Amino acid sequence: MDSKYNHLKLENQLCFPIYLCSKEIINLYNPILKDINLTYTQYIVMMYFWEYKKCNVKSLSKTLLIDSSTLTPLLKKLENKGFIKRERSAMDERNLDLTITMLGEELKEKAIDVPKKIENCLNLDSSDAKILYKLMYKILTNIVKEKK
Amino acid sequence: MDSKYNHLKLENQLCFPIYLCSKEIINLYNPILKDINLTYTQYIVMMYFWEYKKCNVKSLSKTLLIDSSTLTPLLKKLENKGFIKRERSAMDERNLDLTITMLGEELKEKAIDVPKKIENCLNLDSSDAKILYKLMYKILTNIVKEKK
DNA sequence: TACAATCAATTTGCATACAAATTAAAGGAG
DNA sequence: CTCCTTTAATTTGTATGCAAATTGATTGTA
Repeated sequence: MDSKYNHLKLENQLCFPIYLCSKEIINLYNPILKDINLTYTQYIVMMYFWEYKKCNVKSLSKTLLIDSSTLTPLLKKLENKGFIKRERSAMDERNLDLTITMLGEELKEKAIDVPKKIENCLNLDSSDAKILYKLMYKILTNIVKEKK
Repeated sequence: MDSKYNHLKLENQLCFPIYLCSKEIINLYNPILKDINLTYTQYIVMMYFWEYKKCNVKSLSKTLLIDSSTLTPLLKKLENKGFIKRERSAMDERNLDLTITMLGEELKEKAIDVPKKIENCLNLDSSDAKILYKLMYKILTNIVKEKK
């Protein structure tokens, strides 16, 4: 049966399974990350610091596409856990200098098995993974372009 | 440069862009849905009601993969807006019978252009969309299987 | 140099999202 | 019939996530 409401059927939604996948994947991560005292979003932020060592709220927000009003409390939590340092920039006191600490660096070692554990749960072969990776960035590029 | 930390680099993450896509897509939906007084999650739930008319919290939670403790307050909001009715089942008072109202049915008409608007923003050709759809359900199937 | 405009970060308010505990009802073994 | 277990929904507590307003610092301009 074809009706004008077909586009509103759950089984015809593309975004719904993307939304579900995202949630379910985060639900896979969280118990694993709990062992190293991180949530999923905190893990993403720490991956940034493991790679680049330092930044400020503005640039972090731009790179990770996480709103600064989400980052502010999250960064305070990471500071409380001792993984990063937060201090006002001397150059421009509007900016907040963020730096990884020794403890934060050490955490990287504990996180080393996380990606493999998740990979096992997703159970995608490498060709599917590659296709999916490209499609996700294609969508992201389209959306971010629209925003401007 | 190949190191044991390569798997922890942001650019090598597959789940991160999925998480970003999900968020950015919801950010596309919300301003559009605001016109018909819904949030994205409420829209998903209403799509269920538009198709199936009635259910209870348990079955809704199982079908949509949304936790019942998320649904309880959300369903109360939909009831306050007049889109659904909530009442204890006479057969088994543990269950809550959920039914769509006339106003809820009428909302379907107002939602009819939503899918097209989103489609335009995603800007995926139909072959990419089909591939992505299948990949999402493949992952979901894998994850849900693991949970048992 | 005053001062309006801009900017970075934060705060506020609201809506998920989920684990864990709780409540109330139904089911089942003795 | 009684008590123990299970079940459905709710509540509680914590963590995002984002729009909108606010704060404090800097910049541009008359």
